[in-house]
Amino acid sequence: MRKDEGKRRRILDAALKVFARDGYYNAKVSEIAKLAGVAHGTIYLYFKNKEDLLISIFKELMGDLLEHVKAEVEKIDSPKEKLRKLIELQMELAQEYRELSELMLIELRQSSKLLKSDAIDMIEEYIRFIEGILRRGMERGEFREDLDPTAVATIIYSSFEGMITRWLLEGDAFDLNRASKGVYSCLMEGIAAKRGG
Amino acid sequence: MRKDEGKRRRILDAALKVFARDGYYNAKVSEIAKLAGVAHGTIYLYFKNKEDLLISIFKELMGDLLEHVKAEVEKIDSPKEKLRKLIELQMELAQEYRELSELMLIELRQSSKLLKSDAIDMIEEYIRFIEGILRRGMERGEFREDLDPTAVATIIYSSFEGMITRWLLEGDAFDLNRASKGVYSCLMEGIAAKRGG
DNA sequence: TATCATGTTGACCGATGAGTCAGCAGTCAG
DNA sequence: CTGACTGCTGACTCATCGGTCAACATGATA
Repeated sequence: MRKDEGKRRRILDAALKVFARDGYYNAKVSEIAKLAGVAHGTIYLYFKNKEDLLISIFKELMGDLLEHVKAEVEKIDSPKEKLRKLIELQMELAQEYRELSELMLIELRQSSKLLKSDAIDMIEEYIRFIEGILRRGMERGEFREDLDPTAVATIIYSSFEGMITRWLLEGDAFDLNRASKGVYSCLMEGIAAKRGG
Repeated sequence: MRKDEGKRRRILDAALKVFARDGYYNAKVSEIAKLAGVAHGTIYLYFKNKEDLLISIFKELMGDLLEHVKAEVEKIDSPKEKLRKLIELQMELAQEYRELSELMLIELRQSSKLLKSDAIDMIEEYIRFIEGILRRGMERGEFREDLDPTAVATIIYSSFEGMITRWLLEGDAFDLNRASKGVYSCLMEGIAAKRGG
């Protein structure tokens, strides 16, 4: 059915670049076409419309990334180390796939209800994954046993979102790698002075 | 110079509602006019254009809110308690001024460079305020003295952003008040099991 | 060379909505 | 009552851009 998989992919890549650069609403289909090296009518042979481009980017590229994170983290045994790896990897990937991060955290936010709900499903899956790490850590005595794992997992996810968004908007003024280290230490030990210390 | 301060305010309130409901790009000036009970031409007597509405909402309403938070928190002496109050108040205000939160965290993100830089200035002011609390707490021995206050302040702010965004997008599935308690406890004590039982 | 199939092109169409402006309505002074 | 002034109105203009489609290019087959 697909006419030319390479061309399709070139269009998708161009769309990602233009959406990230100009924002979804300011992005012009003709601009995407120009960048992909096709006439703008061609885009409509591969995608239903402008929104379909956004949906396709999200579904095809984002899903892979989440699977990758899960697989990498699952290689590690200790829940504490899993969490350290998760934070580190997440910040690395955000920087490596900056345009994708931008799409997910900025452009997807005021998209249609339908697409938003797909995005929310994926986020919930991510949060449940973090929750699983926390539960195993509680069982194994690595984490406090009075934690609320769902709440803490959501907090961890939210702080990822918040930090990456800061970095996207502020640019080099915000050092994602430094923040990543801080998060792990805060998360594990807290910021309060030790009473016995 | 101002023709009718009440009418101006009504337009601004209507704009906030419509921007929050439909998103900036899908919002129609005529819809704002209808809600404010004026002809849409009238809006252009009070504001330069559509973007000026967004800028005015941000500058006039958001600034007040930040001042309010600062003032409330400064009433408290202990840095630890200041932080608790800050978290609590921030989550309360996000819920009370939901539309304003939506504007700040969702709509303002893909606005023009100029407006974004105003928003970033305000965020930096907020982060410096949190940083001040942390520094005093370190001096007074309430917080660990090996903290990186700038990094931790940014992390705290980022997690606010992340959590409120979650709440805005997921609706009642996410309980902001519950999260708020979890944040304080995690932040203070961390999630790691205490070595001494 | 004729014919068909497939894929591509870009001029064109139509809808949309931001922003304008000529004229209207209300008010007040003389 | 008249005229001047101020603020308001909404029909209109016009640029923009997503999406369509008739025409064209290419290549395979007979």
